[in-house]
Amino acid sequence: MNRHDPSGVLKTTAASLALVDHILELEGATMSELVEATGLAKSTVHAHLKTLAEYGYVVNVDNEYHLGAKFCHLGDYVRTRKEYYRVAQETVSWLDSESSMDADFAVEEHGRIVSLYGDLEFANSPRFLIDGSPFHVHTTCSGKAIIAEYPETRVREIIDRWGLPAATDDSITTEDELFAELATVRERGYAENSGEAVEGFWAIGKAVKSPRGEVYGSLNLSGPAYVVDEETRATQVELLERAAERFEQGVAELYQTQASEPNEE
Amino acid sequence: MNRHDPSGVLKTTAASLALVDHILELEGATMSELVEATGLAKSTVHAHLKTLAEYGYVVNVDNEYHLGAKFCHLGDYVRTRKEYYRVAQETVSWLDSESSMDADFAVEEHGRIVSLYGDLEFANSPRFLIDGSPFHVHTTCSGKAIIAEYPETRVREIIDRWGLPAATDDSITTEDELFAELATVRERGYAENSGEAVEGFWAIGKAVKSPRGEVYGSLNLSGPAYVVDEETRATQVELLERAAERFEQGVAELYQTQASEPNEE
DNA sequence: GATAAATGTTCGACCCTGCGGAACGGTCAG
DNA sequence: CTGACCGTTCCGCAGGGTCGAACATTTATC
Repeated sequence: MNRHDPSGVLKTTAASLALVDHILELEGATMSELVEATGLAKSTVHAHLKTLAEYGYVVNVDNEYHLGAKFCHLGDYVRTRKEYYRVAQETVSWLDSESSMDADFAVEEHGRIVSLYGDLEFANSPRFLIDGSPFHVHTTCSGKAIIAEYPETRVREIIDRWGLPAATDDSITTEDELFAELATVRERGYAENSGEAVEGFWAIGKAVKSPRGEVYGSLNLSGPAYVVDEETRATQVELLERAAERFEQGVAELYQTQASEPNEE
Repeated sequence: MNRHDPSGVLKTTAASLALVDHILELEGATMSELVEATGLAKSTVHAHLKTLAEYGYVVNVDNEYHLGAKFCHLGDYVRTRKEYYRVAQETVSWLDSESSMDADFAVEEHGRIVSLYGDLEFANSPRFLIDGSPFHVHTTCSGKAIIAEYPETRVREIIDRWGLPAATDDSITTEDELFAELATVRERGYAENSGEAVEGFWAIGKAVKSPRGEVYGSLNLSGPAYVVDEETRATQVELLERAAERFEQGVAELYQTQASEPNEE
């Protein structure tokens, strides 16, 4: 699970949250499984579970602990928090219907890439949710599209924080490669991945920005590489660029009618 | 926030989770706001936030803390965990398209009612997510539909745990009223609410069960009372009952093709 | 440019509280 | 009846969470 620097984190809370990860990983776990997985005493696990249950994060059904529906509600809240997320959702479904590939909108958070909309089945598998190695900025095309717009200092901060672990054999693993790639992305206007995040997958991503240059996130198209030949790739790129325009115009209209600038509220 | 019995809960974890609630309630909070809201020392809040951030539960953008996208992912996972949830989702969208009202699927969890699908805008407001008073079993028609199928002892356990607080002036507030209502629900085959959960809202709910009698949850229709006259109410009830049949048949087919009984995995 | 207010971060000491181990009650299977 | 397992409670110990203060940074206001 790869925490980089445990200094200053509260061990009790960390233990509780680790328990959540374990339940996720085991896809529902019994108490003795959790005792074994964590190495803690039964009474300790019990106390953590009781606390998590009290807040609705964990439920116990038939002697098995599962994640609670609170995550659904909070997830829905997060997804609808910013108004431009709605524009993103509309753009994604448009893109999804127009394209033969899978559409997606992703943002950078804490130096990692998270997908907000999109029906990537594999993305729901517990392994990816916990480990999340395919969601580094340097392996995903969304990530490359986004950080290509960032100042170099911020990119370096992210690299320092998370490193450059490889997700596949084709992943970028050195700073030089990465900065060269980012220059290409800026020049070309979109980012491209050939199996760098997921073996055999081809993907393109384009950052969308506010008029002031703030990066909202990245619109993406992805799919198995063998289904897209050279010709269709060109049309997919075109589609992606039209989607980006749609999004930015949609956001512009949103904030124009409100006569206010986008803020973080 | 109404925790009933703080015995045995870990105060450190509880403080962290309470911080999440506060961020939710304030719709994004700055550090000093959180210090004021919790009454803790700044360094303590800082430690909690750092821990939560380490696990992706909160993010800091422009000196404001927000809930992280981890909730989206975990929420998606919870929503797709059980296979019959997919059937529920399909049934809800069918119901939504057929009906003029809002469709919804809810389950009982830990003695409270949680809505898994459905586009109730107000349900995403922070106030409801935290307080959740409209989501008690005795005020929602989903809740009444579900616990009407439970043995009396389990109903009493839930009442002991959460009490019978009123959500509106029309809410049920005594055990006698509740058990009389549940008898009516059983007899009639569905539950009905007239402003008991939300002022001015009319809603109906019907529990769906496995062949063995296990309650999966409740399908519901709801909407402003003034748009539904006596006649349309009858047609809505009919729609709801057809939806329940669709669901139960869909689940039956699901487990038949798998030649296995529904289990909790 | 200076001042003030805000955040992010660190440090040390007190003592609260989380932890482990054991023990008990309840349930289910053989 | 006997195990096996889960949930729960109790208690003593020491690990670590909490507070308060101090400092570095940034943003804002004059």
